Amino acid sequence: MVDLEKIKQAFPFIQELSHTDIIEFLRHTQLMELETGDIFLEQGSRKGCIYFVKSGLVRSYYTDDNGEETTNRLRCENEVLSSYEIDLFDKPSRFTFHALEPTELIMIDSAIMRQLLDKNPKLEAGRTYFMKKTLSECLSAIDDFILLSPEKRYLKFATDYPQLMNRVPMKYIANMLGITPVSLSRIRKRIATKKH
Amino acid sequence: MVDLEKIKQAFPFIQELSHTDIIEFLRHTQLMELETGDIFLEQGSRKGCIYFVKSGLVRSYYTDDNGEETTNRLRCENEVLSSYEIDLFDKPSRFTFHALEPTELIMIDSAIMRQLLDKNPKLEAGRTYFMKKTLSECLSAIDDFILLSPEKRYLKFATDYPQLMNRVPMKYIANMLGITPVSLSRIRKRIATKKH
DNA sequence: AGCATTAATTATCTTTTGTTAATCTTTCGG
DNA sequence: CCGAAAGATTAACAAAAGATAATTAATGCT
Repeated sequence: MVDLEKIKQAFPFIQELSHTDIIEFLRHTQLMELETGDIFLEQGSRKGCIYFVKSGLVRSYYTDDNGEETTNRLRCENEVLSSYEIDLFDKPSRFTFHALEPTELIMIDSAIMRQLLDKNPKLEAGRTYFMKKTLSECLSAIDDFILLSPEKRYLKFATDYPQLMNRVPMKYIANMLGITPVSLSRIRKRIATKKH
Repeated sequence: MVDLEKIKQAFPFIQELSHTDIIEFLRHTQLMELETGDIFLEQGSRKGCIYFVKSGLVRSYYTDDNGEETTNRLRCENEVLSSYEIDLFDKPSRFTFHALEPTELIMIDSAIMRQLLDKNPKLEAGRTYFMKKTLSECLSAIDDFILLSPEKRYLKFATDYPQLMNRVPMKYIANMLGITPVSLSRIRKRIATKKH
C-alpha cells in the first residue's frame, strides 16, 4: 500500500523513526483514491484531517456568491495539505478541495494526529518538517505579492514550478497570482513579443 | 529583566515548562534595547537569530537598486520574528530590520536554539505555537491577496490591526498591501466619500 | 471522427493603478 | 516657535488590470 523505502528516501526525518513507529503511525491513516474531479473536502466542512499527496494533484478553490471559482492553491506529490481554517482557527473551511488528476491521498484525522504526536514526540520532526516547508513557501509568496508585479510573479512561478505549467489550466495559475485569466493571457502575449 | 508571570499568562504552552526549564532557556537569550530607527539586522546579513518582541515595534523592509524601501512586515509586542531566508533557506537576508519605536527584543542564536530544542523536547511546544501563529497569518494573507481587491484588503487590515493604523505611517501599510502609497491615498478617499 | 464543453485569446471599454511632481500637513529638533 | 524633513494628499497622464463578450483553440466524450 505504501512504499516505506521510497518515503524514507524522500524525507530524511523519517530515519529517526523506528519501523514500529512508522507502522503504528500508518495504522491510523487511510488511503483515499480519487478520480479526476472528485471532491474530498467541501467549503463549509469542519472535518479536520491532514492529507499527504502520495500521487496526483489537488486543487483548492473558493466559490463566491455568483458561483465563480477562484483557485487558491495546488498541491502535488509528496506535499501535505489541510484546511487551515479547520485545523488552526477551528472554523469551517472556506475552500473546496478536489483532485485534478487521479490522486492517492494518505489521510489522518487531525485529533488522532494530535494524540499520536503527544504519545510519540519523535513524530514531531515530521510535523516540523512540513510546517517549515509550508511556512517558507508562504513567506516567499507574500513577499512576491509585495515586491513583484504580476508579470514578474508569473515569470517567477514559471521558473519555480515548471512542472505545474503544463499540468493545469492557465486560469488556475492566474487565480493564484491574484489576477484574472484575461490579464494573464495579455501578460503572456507581452512576454512573448518582448523576446524579439 | 523578564517578567516570568506575565509571559506565563500570555503563552499557555509555557505552563508545561518547569521553572528551571525557563531559566535554562533564558540563560541563552540576550536582551537588546533599541531606540527608534536602530537597525538590528541588515540586508545581506547571515546572522541567524530568533527575536521575541518584548515591547515596541519592528519593521522589515527591502531596499531596491534605486534605494527605494518597501516594507514587507511589522511585528509588535509578543510576536516572534526572524529572517526566514537565513533560518529556512540558509541564504543572506533580503530584508533589513529596525525598530520603529523604542523596542526591547529578547534574542537567541538560531544554532543554540536548535541545540536547546534537541536537549529539551518540551520547548517544542513553544516553537510549534509560534510557527502555527505565523503560518495561519501567512496563509490568510495569501488568500487575501488572491481573493480581495486592494480596497478590501485595506479595509480588512484596518479591522484586523486597528492598533497599527495609528502607530505607523500609511505608506508602510500600502507596501504591505502590495500597492503604492499614492494608490492607498486614493482608496482611502474613495472609501471616505462612499460613506456619504 | 464529430460534437459539445471548456480553456485561451482577442477586442472593446471602463476602472484602477503606477509614475512623477506639486501642494498641503504633520512631525520633530533646535 | 520656527523651519526643515517626512508623510499624505492631489493632479495629470501613461500603463495595466478588470469586465464583458466574441472568437479561436484545445479537450473530452460517445
